[in-house]
Amino acid sequence: MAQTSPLLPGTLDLLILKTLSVQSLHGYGIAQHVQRLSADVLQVEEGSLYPALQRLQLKGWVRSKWKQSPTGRRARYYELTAPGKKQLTAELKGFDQLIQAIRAVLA
Amino acid sequence: MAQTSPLLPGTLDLLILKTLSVQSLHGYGIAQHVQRLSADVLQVEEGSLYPALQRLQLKGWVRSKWKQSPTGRRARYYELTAPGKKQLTAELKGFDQLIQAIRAVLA
DNA sequence: ATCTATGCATAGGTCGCCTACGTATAGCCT
DNA sequence: AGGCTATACGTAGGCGACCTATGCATAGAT
Repeated sequence: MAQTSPLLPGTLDLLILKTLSVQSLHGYGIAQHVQRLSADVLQVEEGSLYPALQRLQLKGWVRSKWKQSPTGRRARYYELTAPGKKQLTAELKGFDQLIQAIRAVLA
Repeated sequence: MAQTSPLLPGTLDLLILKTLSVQSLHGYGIAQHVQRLSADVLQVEEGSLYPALQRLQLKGWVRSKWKQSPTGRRARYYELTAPGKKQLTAELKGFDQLIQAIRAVLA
């Protein structure tokens, strides 16, 4: 039912890392955050999100622990690690470079 | 040996259609055009390009015919069809919307 | 003769994303 | 009491885009 669009492939990690750089959040909250900031254009599917979080954790860019969410339910909160912050910076730079290159072709 | 980067996934069709909207070209020429306009940032791999061209042709967005290239070799020249032009317009719009949404999250 | 650039194409693999499920709890409405 | 919705995590299976590697073929340069 969502009027939202699929992601631009290859940007999910970036969106997650950026979101976590602002605040530690649980998965569901990350999805909502991205959707809200993008004015409902971007939809982070759960089947994409949770595997992505596991990949990021395996790479050491985020770490997680169980906590109480404000609503009283248990939730796994993720936070950026130091390598994760470096990774975010690098990916941001690479993304800008790619977008600029694509724009140069489309102009 | 290329210092070039992989594509941002999901943008290859767009880059091809845009290139063909400027001029009819053969596959190899499309790859060169994209690479040149992007200042060598974007690299269109042949193993991605030719299947993509076949997909685009199947969808009716481009059509092709064998011709002589300026260098005297045979080459399959592609040109945009009318539906292809519409598709390009639609994809351009969708791409801009996605980029804007992503930027809103990354800002 | 050999190498490089031009040019097309396929086979096979990887990987990211999505659809569809399944589980579970809190809160609200009837 | 029962059912619905929102919150919250997670997996299984599939699809499709992209890449690597390979093969073929010719023109021009060295």
